[in-house]
Amino acid sequence: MGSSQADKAASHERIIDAAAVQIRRHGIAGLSVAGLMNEAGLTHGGFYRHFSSLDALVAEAIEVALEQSERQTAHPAPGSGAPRTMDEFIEAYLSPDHRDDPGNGCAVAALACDMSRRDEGPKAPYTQQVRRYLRRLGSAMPDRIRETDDAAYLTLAALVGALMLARAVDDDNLADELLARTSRELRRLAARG
Amino acid sequence: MGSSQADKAASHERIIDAAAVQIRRHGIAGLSVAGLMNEAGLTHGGFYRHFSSLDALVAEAIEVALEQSERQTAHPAPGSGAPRTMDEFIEAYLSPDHRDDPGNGCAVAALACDMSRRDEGPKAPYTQQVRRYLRRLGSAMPDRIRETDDAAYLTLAALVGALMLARAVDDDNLADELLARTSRELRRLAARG
DNA sequence: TGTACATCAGTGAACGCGCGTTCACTGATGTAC
DNA sequence: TGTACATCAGTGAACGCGCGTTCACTGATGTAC
Repeated sequence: MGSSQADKAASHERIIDAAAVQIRRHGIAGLSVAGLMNEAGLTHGGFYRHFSSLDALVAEAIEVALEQSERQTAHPAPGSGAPRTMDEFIEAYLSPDHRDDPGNGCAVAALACDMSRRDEGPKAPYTQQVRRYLRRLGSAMPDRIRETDDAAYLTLAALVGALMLARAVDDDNLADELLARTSRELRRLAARG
Repeated sequence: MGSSQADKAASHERIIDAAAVQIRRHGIAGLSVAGLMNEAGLTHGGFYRHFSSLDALVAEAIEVALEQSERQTAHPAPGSGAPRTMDEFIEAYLSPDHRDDPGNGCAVAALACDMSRRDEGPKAPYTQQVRRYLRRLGSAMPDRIRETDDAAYLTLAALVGALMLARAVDDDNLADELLARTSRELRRLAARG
């Protein structure tokens, strides 16, 4: 059973993409060689033709997950060429859809606890992404509350916190309220209402 | 090597206390039978005189950790008999000390991601604790912004999010800023400044 | 263009380690008399 | 109060499973001639 170079590249991408989703869905500890290869339609033995170890894949998967969530949240809303407004961004971030699909969502929220328990290595790209969020939120704030960027810090903290709590909680109503009320209050704040 | 009933009770407490700290420090996956027994000054074999399985201990440890963080945050500040003010609570929650000692800190923040990835069982006491926080924050808000409790939801989300981000991030300066700026902005909000 | 050969992606069995769990055993505790 | 005995907390070896990793093998790919 031979494979072309193109096949290998495609396999490689399937493995990493699966890992970038799974790591957000089930955490670093949720990745397994057999599981990922299975999702990529392969058997476990071939894994080491692509990565030197599971840890090496984890490091790559973290970076890919961060890049994906950057791309999803930073750039113009799909369809329209217009950049997202602050309100659109907040509403999308704190939507039930985002809560229910961590695998394709913000990696800063999904990986926060893994990062806090992890050694230094993968923390660097994570930190960079936090900075990017802060910069973006800061520059989207109306001028009159941008004197200090405190509002951007509060907004990021509340976005991440509300999303994580909504995912952690047992009760669907409470989860909905955590999202909706935090969203409303943040938008009110951004509008200085 | 025999042991009295009092010895057993003391051992039991040491095991659970160690677990309640470790689970906040290293997550559910960070608990191991051998590690906990070692911390309690015992050997691994005796574990099953105290708990039917590691999972059973995990469930208990989650509840104990939640109770401990409730006791630490809810009640009067140590020393003084006076109940904490909103500002004191926010400052203590977003202090570098709290960030650097998750093992003895808020379990709602420390366990958020473990909960979101966990089956239903331990989510109930967690959810209950989230509700307690919301109720407490809501009733501590000045009357004029308590019309809706949205501010309480925003505050809890920002507290949890800022703490988790500060722990996850690589850079000490950024971590400090996440805490300080979120804290300042939340207190400003509570004072309706 | 065709042929021989080296490469290497992918397979699946096997290895080895960590860890949860079990078990036979020990000896102080605490109870029955 | 003293003695005999059952209990059971704690010990440490052993078991078994899951999982990361290795390895011999296969056969299509792609290159050399």
